[in-house]
Amino acid sequence: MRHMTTLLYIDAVARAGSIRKAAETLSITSTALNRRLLAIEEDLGVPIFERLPRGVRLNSAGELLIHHIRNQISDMDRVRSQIADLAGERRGHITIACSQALLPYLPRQIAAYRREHPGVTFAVFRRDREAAEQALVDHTADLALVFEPIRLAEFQTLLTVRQHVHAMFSRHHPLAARETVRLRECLDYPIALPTRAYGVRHLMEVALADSAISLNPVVESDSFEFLGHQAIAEGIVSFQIPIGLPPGGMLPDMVSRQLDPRDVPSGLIYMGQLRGRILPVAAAKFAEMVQKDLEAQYDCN
Amino acid sequence: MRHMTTLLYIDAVARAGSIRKAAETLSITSTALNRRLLAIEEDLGVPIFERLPRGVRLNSAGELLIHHIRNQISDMDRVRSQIADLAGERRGHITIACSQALLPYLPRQIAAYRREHPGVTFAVFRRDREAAEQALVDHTADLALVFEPIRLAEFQTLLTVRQHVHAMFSRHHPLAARETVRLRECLDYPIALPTRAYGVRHLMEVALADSAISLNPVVESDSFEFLGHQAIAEGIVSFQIPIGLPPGGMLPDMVSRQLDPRDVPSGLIYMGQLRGRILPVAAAKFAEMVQKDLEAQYDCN
DNA sequence: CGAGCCGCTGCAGGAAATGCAGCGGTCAGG
DNA sequence: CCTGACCGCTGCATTTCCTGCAGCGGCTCG
Repeated sequence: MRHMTTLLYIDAVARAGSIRKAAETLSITSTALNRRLLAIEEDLGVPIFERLPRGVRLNSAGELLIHHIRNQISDMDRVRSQIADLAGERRGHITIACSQALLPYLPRQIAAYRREHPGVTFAVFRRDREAAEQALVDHTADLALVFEPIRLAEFQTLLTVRQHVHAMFSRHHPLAARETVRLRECLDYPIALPTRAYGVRHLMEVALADSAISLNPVVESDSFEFLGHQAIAEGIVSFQIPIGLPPGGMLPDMVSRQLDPRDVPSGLIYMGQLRGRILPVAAAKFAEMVQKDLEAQYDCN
Repeated sequence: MRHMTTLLYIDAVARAGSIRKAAETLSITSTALNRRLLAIEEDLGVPIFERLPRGVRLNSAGELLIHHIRNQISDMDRVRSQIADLAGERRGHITIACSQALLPYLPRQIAAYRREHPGVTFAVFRRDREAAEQALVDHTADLALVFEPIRLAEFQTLLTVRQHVHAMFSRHHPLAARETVRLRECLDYPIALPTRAYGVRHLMEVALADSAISLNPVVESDSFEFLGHQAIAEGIVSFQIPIGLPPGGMLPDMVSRQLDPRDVPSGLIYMGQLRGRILPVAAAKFAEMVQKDLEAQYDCN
């Protein structure tokens, strides 16, 4: 797309924060890039970037413009994918920002989709619940899948999935004999918890906010994979939501039991997109497929 | 704006229906234009125009693309006007499609607006109620002001103004003594009517649809100005809505009296824009001003 | 059946974008 | 205090791309 190189250049500079850095990622000289910026600013009659000693930063006019540019870029992508669709071939690229808990789930869906549309490529980025929404806003993601998102201003919900917190431990653990477990029972044992940035921890903290009980994890981590291994290795208890537990179990010997809903309320996974945006065909179809799958497996609305 | 010349070229070709014609209006050679089209089609991997013996026409991929292009063009205009606004100077160009009846009203508003923002220019096109909506769709108008529009699919209403039909005649006419007049009384005299394309005529036809009375104008015209002159010159009766009657009266010696609402229902003037579009700052502010003015003078909602 | 359009192409001249080398400025760390 | 690193920006030579001219073949209409 020759006619939008300038737009892509501006976007790159805005992201890189410096002309020379952006030029490097774009495989051109800083001269050329600099000249294009000056040309645009002359066209507009107004500077777009403020020059700092260590680079450049968008000024308010630039903020206005970059919004337009990013919209235009992704809108053009959409049109291209619609046109490709018209020609019979489904092509495209889908970028997804998702909570860590969703990482075990997505690959199966992507594989299923790519079996039918091998021309479609994917990029999946692990983003916490705040960063995921930001990724939608700055167009680094088409779709977001987030557990217990923080604010939903620019977030247009496509689907929500209710998830109860589960305790996970070795199948030799005393609690493994139970169908469901009470939170109190878990706290009789050493526990491993995700950090406060995660929805699971957040739900548990909220549940105990008014009580005298406090969570004293012996191990804390930002990785559920690590927590799972830790739970098995040390024979302690950790927590996760069902979608984060692959069908065969995350690890051999691991079992999970639902926490009694009286103790810890259930949370919601949100699938969503940038408010007001029209998704490319491929992304929309993929979202549709994920939605059907989730609705078949879980409690959705 | 160097980076969108190609887009403007494609738009011009789509409108002109032929490369050579478009090239002429763009003051370039058909060669250059042709090459741009071929380049775009190669980029896209798909033709966007089908070649006919007498020119070119958009194919379905082209229809998809031209929508995107026209959105981008006007969106860019909006961004430019926002940036200009940021710099303190309100600049821009506003195009308005309006019913004939509004033509006497608009100049005062435009004059008032231009007193405060001399940098803003206007283009006003007289369009019947069907063509006005079309003008919004193909981006030849930012705003439309229509009396009794036909369909409102792509039309996003900003304001409606209720208008009663008035009879207009010389102040020497016998009916001039009355406060309001009945339609029946008017029909005792020779009448001059607008053609069926106009809302005033439409309302009157509908009002009489179930009755035995029929409208038999001695003069019919598509010009309210002409009808006014005719009414005075021949001493007969014609019809118009209040907004079409300038404060001092359209002509010396002309008076108007409201038709009894029992006889002819009132109609609505719609001010609107293309659904979903974000107007340039200038157009939005102008619409706001018109809205305030109309709300102060008439019955709006 | 020829006149008039049409879209398209080879070729040459010209305009615009690019890259190289280098300038002046700011900042961090020794 | 100074030195090296990084920044944006500019003069100049080169290359790349775009444009315009002339002309081709195809089609329609009178």
